[in-house]
Amino acid sequence: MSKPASFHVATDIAVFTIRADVLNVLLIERASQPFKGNWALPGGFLNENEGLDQCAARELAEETGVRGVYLEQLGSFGDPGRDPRGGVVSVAYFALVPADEHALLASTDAASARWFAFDDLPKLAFDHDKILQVAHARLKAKLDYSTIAFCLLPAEFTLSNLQMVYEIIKGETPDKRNFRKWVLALDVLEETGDRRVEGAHRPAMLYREKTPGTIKIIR
Amino acid sequence: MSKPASFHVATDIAVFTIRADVLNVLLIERASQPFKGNWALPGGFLNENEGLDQCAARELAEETGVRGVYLEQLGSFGDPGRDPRGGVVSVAYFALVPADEHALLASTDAASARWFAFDDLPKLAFDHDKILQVAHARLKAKLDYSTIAFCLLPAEFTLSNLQMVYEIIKGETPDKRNFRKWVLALDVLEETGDRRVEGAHRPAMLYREKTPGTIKIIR
DNA sequence: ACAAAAGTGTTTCAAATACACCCATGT
DNA sequence: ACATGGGTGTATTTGAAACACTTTTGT
Repeated sequence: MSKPASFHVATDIAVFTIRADVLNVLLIERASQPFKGNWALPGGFLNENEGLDQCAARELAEETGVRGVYLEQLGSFGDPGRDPRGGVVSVAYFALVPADEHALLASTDAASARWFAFDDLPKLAFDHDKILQVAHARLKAKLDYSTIAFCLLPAEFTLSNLQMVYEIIKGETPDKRNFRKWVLALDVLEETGDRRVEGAHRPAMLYREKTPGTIKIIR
Repeated sequence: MSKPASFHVATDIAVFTIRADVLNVLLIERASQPFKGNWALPGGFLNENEGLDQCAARELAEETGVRGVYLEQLGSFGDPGRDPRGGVVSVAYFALVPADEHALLASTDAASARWFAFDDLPKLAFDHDKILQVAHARLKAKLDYSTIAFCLLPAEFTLSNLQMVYEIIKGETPDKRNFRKWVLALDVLEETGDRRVEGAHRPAMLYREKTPGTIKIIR
């Protein structure tokens, strides 16, 4: 048994949000080789004395200015050849950014971080298209058995806002009354007491999470 | 931005089976430092030009003689300090071994690989106790929404055998009639036509999977 | 008055649960 | 004959799904 091989360990983050009624993904333009000039998931190398979650959060903040969002480990990708330099294992994460906090992108390091519509993506570096597919599948599945959808909304939102999230991600339109019954039965929302006036129609009641930031697993 | 740190990447595998009506985990006694003499999950370092899944399968075969079993990536563990040598990231897997194939253990490299009852484990090396907890949680959860339970049984089994798997892992006793109704409604089993004679009572019908080794996701 | 989204209940159907006795075998 | 685990059906409850009209606002 010989001395074990050395690797660089990277984290790559699939960051989702909803913009203009469409699911969006945050990509950065690579500033150096390999894949210089290509679009890629934000991410970077793990430092000595740093945990994986910590690395993902740090890289996300450095490269895109996004902080304090929902971040969850997705899985690891280590096929030989996934990085032309060789010897790079990536621990993928996925992150959800509320639909309003796009100001975050102002404080960006990597000059060119941009949102892309999920179904109109450019060609991606490395195996990042594969990572994104896995992330998307996880997001879709998790809508059904958890309350992560709230992570895609601002602190206060209407039930229509919430239903829109489900429609956009799952691509189907649930019945309005059944949807509302279902959500309220989860017993995780409370009325703020305010309403949102927005256009030539009846104002909508605003809701917030009873315990913000708590992801509840359903079933 | 400095040159990225180098790591060793390991895979560690939580191998479950059922023995003597109890959930068991396969551990090996470490032959070298660190944690020499302690019990640990089987596993080892990723080689250059090797995929993660491949590494897990290889290490499992080398250290325990177990091959061709269900193997699934669990998640990665990279807290600084999880290995006293530092700089080791572990990609954890979990594996399910059918309740009969214990002969496999004959062909073992690491002289001392042993099954332990899951609720009577020795002190483990590294963060392997944490990995095992995650693996156990996954196993329990996955019983409910997939057909992995079959991976813990030989090719032919009785419905009582199958129910036992659920009882042992979930720690609760489903109603016999409802359980059988539920399983058969999944439409993944077929009768072999044979019966198993075993003791002073009515022989049980034997079943097999219609498409062996296919894990079906339920919901 | 009209357009546009918000809000609201009841009925129907399917799936999960609770529940108790007879059957085939070995000793 | 009896002890042991194998095998079976129905009634009840619960949760999911289908379905259409009234309300509040701005223009």
